[in-house]
Amino acid sequence: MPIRTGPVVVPTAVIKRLPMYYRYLQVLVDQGLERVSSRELSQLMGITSSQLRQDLSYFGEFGQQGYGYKVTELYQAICEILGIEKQYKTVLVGVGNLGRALINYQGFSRRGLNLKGIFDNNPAIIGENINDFTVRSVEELRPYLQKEAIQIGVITTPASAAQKIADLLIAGGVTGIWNFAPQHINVPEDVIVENTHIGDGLLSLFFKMKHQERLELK
Amino acid sequence: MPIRTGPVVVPTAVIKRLPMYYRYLQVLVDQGLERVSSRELSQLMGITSSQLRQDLSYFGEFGQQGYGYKVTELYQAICEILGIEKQYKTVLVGVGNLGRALINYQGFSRRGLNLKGIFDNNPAIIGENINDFTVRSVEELRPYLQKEAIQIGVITTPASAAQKIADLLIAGGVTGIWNFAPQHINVPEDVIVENTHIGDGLLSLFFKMKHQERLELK
DNA sequence: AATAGATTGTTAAAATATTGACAAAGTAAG
DNA sequence: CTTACTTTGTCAATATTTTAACAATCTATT
Ligand SMILES: NC(=O)c1ccc[n+]([C@@H]2O[C@H](COP(=O)([O-])OP(=O)(O)OC[C@H]3O[C@@H](n4cnc5c(N)ncnc54)[C@H](O)[C@@H]3O)[C@@H](O)[C@H]2O)c1
Ligand SMILES: NC(=O)c1ccc[n+]([C@@H]2O[C@H](COP(=O)([O-])OP(=O)(O)OC[C@H]3O[C@@H](n4cnc5c(N)ncnc54)[C@H](O)[C@@H]3O)[C@@H](O)[C@H]2O)c1
Repeated sequence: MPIRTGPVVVPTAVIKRLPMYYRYLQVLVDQGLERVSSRELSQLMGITSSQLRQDLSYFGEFGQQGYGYKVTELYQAICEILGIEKQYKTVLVGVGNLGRALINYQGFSRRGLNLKGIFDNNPAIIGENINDFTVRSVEELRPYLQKEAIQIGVITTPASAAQKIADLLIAGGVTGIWNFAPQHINVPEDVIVENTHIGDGLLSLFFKMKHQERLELK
Repeated sequence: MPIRTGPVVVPTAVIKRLPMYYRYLQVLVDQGLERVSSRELSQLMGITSSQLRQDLSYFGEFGQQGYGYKVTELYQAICEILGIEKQYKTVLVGVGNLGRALINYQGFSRRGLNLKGIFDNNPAIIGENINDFTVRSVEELRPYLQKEAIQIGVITTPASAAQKIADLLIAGGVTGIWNFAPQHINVPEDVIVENTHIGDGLLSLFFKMKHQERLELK
């Protein structure tokens, strides 16, 4: 499912690499590096310089022949492409182990996540304070979403509750869902679901370790 | 980097889908479903039945013409392929927000993760008990790894400590690292690193929301 | 201002991945 | 036991992704 941005159709494979570009460029920005060539950056990232240049070319021309890329310019371009400057208003539902980790993580506000409220259905934790947020009851979720014009909902409830919460979020006007529950969520066409399956990484590691001795370049 | 399992070379794209097969089959097993066809399962998963059959064919023949697949058999086959039965001995380093979420998560022991010990360098939390584990000092890490013959290390420290911890793990004989820090880790050839960048999912969501109206099938 | 060297953006060739089609081989039911 | 139906595993066609190559164009230095 490639995406048309402006006049150009961008392949899915390219889109999947954008967050990686963001991560590596952020490091270079923090280091205060002024310029970088496609060869240097691609070596850091473990990809070919050809792929890096090809990927960027879908979005515009960001470099200069004979010079390379200005790090801050390229970083800002990637931020712009990703939509980081949009500051989407967000709620999180399910203040358990994972929910708390996300709420306390500073990296997300840097990425432009504007967390406005956190919700749970467990009376024992409603009212609790976590990193300046007070846990609200899911009963209040629906009206809260509309009052605050929330755009993104993060689901960190057990899988059994995920669809119900998604329905609530959508009814409240949310158009993007970041789902951590290992549960497929059905949504209308105009709502976007991004699933993050943390456990998948572990299984990939298992597989590679089991077949390690047989690892082979084709 | 395709992988040879037995006599056959398995494409990377197939390997990346294996954890998804695991997840969906686990649901069917839990539901007590006896049989499933490639058409049914692929529809659940949002892929083509052709791809499902093609993927499985790299590992053997698991179905029967005219019948489909026996759910438990296929599930066990996927578990076997992934190496879930291996029960790799594991430590976790960095008992912060994310570390605690992982330690408390039940899904990982089901996947065959055999967590043996958890470590941190913050005196304030060394000695604390979390889900039957006592937080140990990183000072004890190196000898512990060898004594217990640990195979996998999970890194949930800040990025700044990740390489140092990885070096320690490798020196102690670990051959698999599951890294959550947004930091590239250099390792010798025989050590496998699996990076899980939780934040990437958020950026993908941002991108898709920003370009939503332009979403387009090629 | 001229020249040597560097590096981009783009093209097209090569490599991978996905899909549709179908023979082979089973099931299920009379 | 036969027939109609289902569904697999595989093949090959199609589509997508990656890579190598290079003209164009900039930098840096004399
Ligand atoms: N913790 C991890 O490391 C981890 C890893 C991979 C996947 N996950 C997935 O993330 C999700 C959360 O995991 P967790 O470990 O934080 O679980 P958890 O049990 O610690 O937290 C779940 C929270 O959701 C709340 N909740 C339950 N039903 C609700 C409802 N209907 N409305 C609002 N809140 C509700 C609970 O009260 C609890 O606070 C699960 O789906 C889990 O499978 C977690
Ligand atoms: N929390 C999240 O939701 C989240 C999301 C994406 C990525 N991450 C990444 O995961 C990692 C952990 O995040 P967190 O939110 O749990 O951070 P955290 O600060 O809550 O926890 C880090 C823990 O590591 C310990 N530590 C620091 N240096 C150490 C060392 N040298 N040896 C042993 N322990 C050490 C600290 O004492 C602390 O307990 C970070 O790299 C972060 O970027 C976290």
